[in-house]
Amino acid sequence: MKMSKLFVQTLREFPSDAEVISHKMLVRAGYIRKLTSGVYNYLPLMWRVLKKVENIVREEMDKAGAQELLMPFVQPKELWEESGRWEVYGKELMRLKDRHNREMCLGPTHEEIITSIARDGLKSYKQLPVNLYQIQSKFRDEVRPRFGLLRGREFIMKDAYSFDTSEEGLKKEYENMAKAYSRIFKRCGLNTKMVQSDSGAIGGSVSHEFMVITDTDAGENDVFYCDSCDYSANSNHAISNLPEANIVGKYEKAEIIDTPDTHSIEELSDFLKIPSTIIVKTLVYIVDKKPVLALIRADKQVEETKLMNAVGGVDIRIATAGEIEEMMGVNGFDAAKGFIGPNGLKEYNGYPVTIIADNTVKEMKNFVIGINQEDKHGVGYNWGSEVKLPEIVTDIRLVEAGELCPQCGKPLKVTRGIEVGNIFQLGTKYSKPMNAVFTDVDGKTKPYVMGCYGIGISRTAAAAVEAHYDEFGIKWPLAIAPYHAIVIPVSTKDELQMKVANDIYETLKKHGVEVVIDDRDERPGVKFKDAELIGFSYIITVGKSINEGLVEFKTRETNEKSQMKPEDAAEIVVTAVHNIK
RNA sequence: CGGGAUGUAGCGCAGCUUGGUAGCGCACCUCGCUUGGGACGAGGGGGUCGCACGUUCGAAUCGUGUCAUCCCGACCA
Repeated sequence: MKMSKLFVQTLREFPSDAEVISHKMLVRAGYIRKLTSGVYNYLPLMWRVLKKVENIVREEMDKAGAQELLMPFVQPKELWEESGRWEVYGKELMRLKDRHNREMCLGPTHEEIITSIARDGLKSYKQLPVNLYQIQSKFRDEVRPRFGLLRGREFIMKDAYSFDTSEEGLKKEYENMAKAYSRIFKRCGLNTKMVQSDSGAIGGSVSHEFMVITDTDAGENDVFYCDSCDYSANSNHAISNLPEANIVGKYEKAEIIDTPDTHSIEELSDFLKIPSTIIVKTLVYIVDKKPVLALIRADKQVEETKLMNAVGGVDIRIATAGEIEEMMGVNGFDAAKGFIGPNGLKEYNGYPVTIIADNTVKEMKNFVIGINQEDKHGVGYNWGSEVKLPEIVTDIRLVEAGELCPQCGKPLKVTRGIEVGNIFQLGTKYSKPMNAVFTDVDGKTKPYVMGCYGIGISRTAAAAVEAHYDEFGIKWPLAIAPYHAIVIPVSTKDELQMKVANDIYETLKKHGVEVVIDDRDERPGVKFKDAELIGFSYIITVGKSINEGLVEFKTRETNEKSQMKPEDAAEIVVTAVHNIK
């Protein structure tokens, strides 16, 4: 490809609306342009990268025994009603109506469609197991798209779905996919960590996420991990053991005391001169419109996903001050935030109040707790006497770095991660309600045991930029670079330079190298800047030293430069390209 | 959805306070000059100033409304 004809417009400056590295770089280097919020044009350079990522995914999926197909982007409401998700999925599901007023949606994921395909085609255990996948644009009407390709509304995803006759079969396929994923991300030049995670709206029991750990701020997930063993988990799923703490209060008898203006835990513990580990904190949440009280040891935070799962909801938020006031009124109290407690709160918004206690409060004794009276707290309280231990006591606690690994007891560490893939064991979550069954050996019909496996293709490409860049631009891993190399004649007017540059260009092309020659009548600085910004893996410069028979060879990954003969430079590139796998 | 901000040429911005019919840098086109790190000179093209209504002789500028975009929080590949 001639640079003069390559469709690319590099910018002198970073776009003002971009925040993270990959977004800044991809726009400035001419890979993407935003069309509207969360929706991007993939320009020719970007499309080349995406196709390479896709092909790696495709090769590894095929090698792992999966079969590719393609499902529609527009889906009918009826299937989503069968699975029960038309109601549950929420506003991210982009709903629309056709000319006959029939309700449709843009596919955010394809469990419903694939399940309907399977139940039509997979009737016998003899046909199982099967793993089907597709690579396609998805649309999720995110509340707040951001970070360029890392969180768009429209994005490219590989989604795979497996169908097995048994849990054992599913587990085997799950392992198989986990291995394929590791190979895929490795080939894309990414270091990933496979971490335990919550299964969220997709559902199912066991799930893991593949996180890219970078030193940029682009990661949106906190990953807790242990250096001493293999434990790692997303913060929404991580568990830990707590170091010893003082959980027995100094109070000898239960009483109500004045605690004026102690609206926060800090103020309360300062006022009473006690550690926050003997205070039970009560937080008010609204889960799917229903009131939920969360009780937790006051030095710890609630993990909202865990709390939501404990209640069995799909949407959670902390209650507003107004809602809290209303709830107090309904139940005959008049206390504000800071003085709330579980005693006496019965109902709100037409629903009974659900109370969930975190494991941390169970062993606490003679503790301090809100009693729904302004400027007062109960002290020396105990479960079973002054206050009832809630029926549900479970883990709703957000892990913090330094707490102890649940597997080996060493302190946990935390890091930010970009989620590029995930795998779920769905079980019969979709096959059962959608009546997707096969006939087993014993002649009985049974629902498929399903798994699903996603990879964000466009996100993976963006994550690769987050992991490979420097002050000059992108440093693509060779396997996903839009072009492997660029040949730069310093002066297009110099006949010898042009001839040698062209020779190298032709040689590389002949050997299957994807190469660009910068034939533009630009000053050298412009060509170097562009080459580095765009991120060609190898940069071969033909300049004055060609009079001594030498060219300059630069490896973008390391920025190492050296002088060598043209044929040697070509040789290095050809060998490197042939060694991609 | 809660909080904050911004909409002026493809990109980055000024002008708005104090209303007078739009400007700078980059990019683009032509000519010259230049060719190892985003040169220089001369000339040129491109914007109904997000949109609507209002105030005014006159609105990018003032007012009201509206739409869009971005940032911080809660959700996800």
